[in-house]
Amino acid sequence: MKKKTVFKCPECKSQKLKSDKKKGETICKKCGFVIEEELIDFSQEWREFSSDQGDSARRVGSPITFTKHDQGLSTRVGTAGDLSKMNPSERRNVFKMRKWQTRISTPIERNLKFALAELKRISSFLDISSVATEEAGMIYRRAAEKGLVRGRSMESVVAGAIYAACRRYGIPRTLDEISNAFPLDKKEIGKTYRFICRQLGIRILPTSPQDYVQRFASELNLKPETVSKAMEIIKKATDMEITSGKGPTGIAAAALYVAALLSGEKKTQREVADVAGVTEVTIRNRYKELLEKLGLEDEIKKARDI
DNA sequence: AAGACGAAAGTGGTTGA
DNA sequence: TCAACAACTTTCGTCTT
Repeated sequence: MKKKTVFKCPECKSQKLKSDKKKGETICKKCGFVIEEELIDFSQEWREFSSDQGDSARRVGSPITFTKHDQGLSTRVGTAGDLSKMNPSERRNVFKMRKWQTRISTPIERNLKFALAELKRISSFLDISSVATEEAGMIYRRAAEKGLVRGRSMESVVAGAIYAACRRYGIPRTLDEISNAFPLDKKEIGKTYRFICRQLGIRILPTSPQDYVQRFASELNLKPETVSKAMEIIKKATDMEITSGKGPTGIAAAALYVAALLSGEKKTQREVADVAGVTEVTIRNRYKELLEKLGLEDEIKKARDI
């Protein structure tokens, strides 16, 4: 899945761009806006089909990355060159190293190649930043090395790794959204996610509702004031410890709903529920709690009268 | 007629014995 | 390993605007 990219400045829409290969930047000639584009194409040229072809297809050096099966470093113990100048014991060492190298690069690595390609595809589909993708790649690698992929589908582990990476970086992606990108259901992903987290000892911080507010709000076309209002509500609610144990998306949704009411930007529970991926009932429950515990009833009434 | 509200029953996951 | 439990969902009927 390769997106066709039309290079255009997001600031001034000018198509006159200047790319600086050394710096790895693309700059708009008109307004100077720095457009980050993938100037280095990781996907094609560095691919190896067999160890023989590898040497001819490979170029010098792509940056180190966990999203390639060999982390982007394709160093080989060489065959040509100064071997004859070595003394026998050195030479034996070189042979030993070569042997090990081919051994290492067969079983797990092959799986990694496919998995990481898949991972990148999904990441770009979900608009996940490259740091998080790297993280996901690393998680997958560790999982694969521990043999955790055995017995479950590769996709589910990839999905789990992505989800875990997102959680770690506080990038709000719900399980729903990730499962949409895969031919897998939510349950499956959740299960493998928990499994690999436990096995790898990854500390999972519960996501905070704030992480979701921004994104839900933009899907609902809410004003910035409403968003900050929602943030405020969540903060108060968190301080009063009425949010613990509750699903963060539900809280985010309810806070947005309340904030929308207060600022006269009325949204229906249905609308909010849909973008947040929860039901109206959940919103109602959280909403009720928020009103009670934060004493917002009066404010709501006031807003209604206007 | 649409949206808000609430009750009741069901689901999947966590926890503690 | 199993049962109790909390959060959340689904469904459906009623009230409000």
